[in-house]
Amino acid sequence: MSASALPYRTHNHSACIRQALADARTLCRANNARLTPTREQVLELIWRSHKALGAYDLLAMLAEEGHRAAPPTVYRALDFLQRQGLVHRITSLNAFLGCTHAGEQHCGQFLICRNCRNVLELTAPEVALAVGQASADEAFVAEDTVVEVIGLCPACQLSGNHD
Amino acid sequence: MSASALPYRTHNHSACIRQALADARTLCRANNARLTPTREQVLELIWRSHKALGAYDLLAMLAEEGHRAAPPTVYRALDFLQRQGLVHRITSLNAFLGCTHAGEQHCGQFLICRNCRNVLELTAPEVALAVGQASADEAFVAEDTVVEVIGLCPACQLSGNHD
DNA sequence: CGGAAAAGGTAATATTATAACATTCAATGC
DNA sequence: GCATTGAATGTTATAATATTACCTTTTCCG
Repeated sequence: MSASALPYRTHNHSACIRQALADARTLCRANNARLTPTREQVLELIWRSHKALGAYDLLAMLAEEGHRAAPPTVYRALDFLQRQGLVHRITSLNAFLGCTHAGEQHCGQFLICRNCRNVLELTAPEVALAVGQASADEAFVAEDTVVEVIGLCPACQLSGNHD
Repeated sequence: MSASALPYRTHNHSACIRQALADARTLCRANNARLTPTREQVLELIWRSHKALGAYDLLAMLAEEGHRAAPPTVYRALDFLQRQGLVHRITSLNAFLGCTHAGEQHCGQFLICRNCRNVLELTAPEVALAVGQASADEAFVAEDTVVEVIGLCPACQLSGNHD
């Protein structure tokens, strides 16, 4: 069996979705936050894949499900989900991704495949440490850190249909 | 004398600008790239400060100088300057910054002050290494890395007019 | 129940970026 | 010199992303 991270290999993805939604419900209950139908629906759509989706992609998916929403609806749901730590914004893509470490205190790093668009979230302590140290060396107080790596995932290195 | 990096303390900024333009001319000549008046003007505007400027900010500054340009003019100049390694795009701000390491092969990290908006570019090898290692651990081939830290610069930690 | 706060609906618009096509400029060979 | 050609720029329109403002509905809680 391959040691690849989930997004990079075929797997029972409906389990990912179920797990993510279950975690979200638990987390929101614990935080007294309301995971309303709209918010849950947006989260479910985000979890349909391991790719980052744009707000307007989500809007279109909502429309397909019969939920005719306007942009603020989606952005508000995304704001909520981000505040709860259930979703990350991938700034270099203007897109959103389900968080794989919901509830844990973390500041993720993202490996973005430019071919298949799948995104893997890491929480490598060495990276956080190195960034923290470099900031401290400049007497800079870091509050939030964006680390996004663009490249090719293991699967796409082999498959060859890219460059 | 403070050991702070340039953007964080008062300094003879016109020297920064002169240096940046001189470097740009040298670099473009070496690369057989044409630093046209428009491109040079955009670069000069970017170097008016150590803050990252949006494309439409630059457009407005061009207009003030009597150069009535449309968006593509600015974006094309910025594309050129980025290709020459003279300008960086700060993805979390949708804005552009003069490169302080023009000509050197590098992948910068950026410390963005959320109060004064000044941006310091670092090229900390430990950060690059840590990110490279974390990527390699996932068999991911990194091609480009975005590292942007939002926080408070040394000056703004003291001045108190923020939060 | 009733008031307050939170969430969602709706319309308009702001901000950032690009597409498509016409025109001008500048380097090169003849 | 001058025609050719590719690069650069101008121009118009529009795409893609995100927010503001205001109003209605729902939920919470006393």
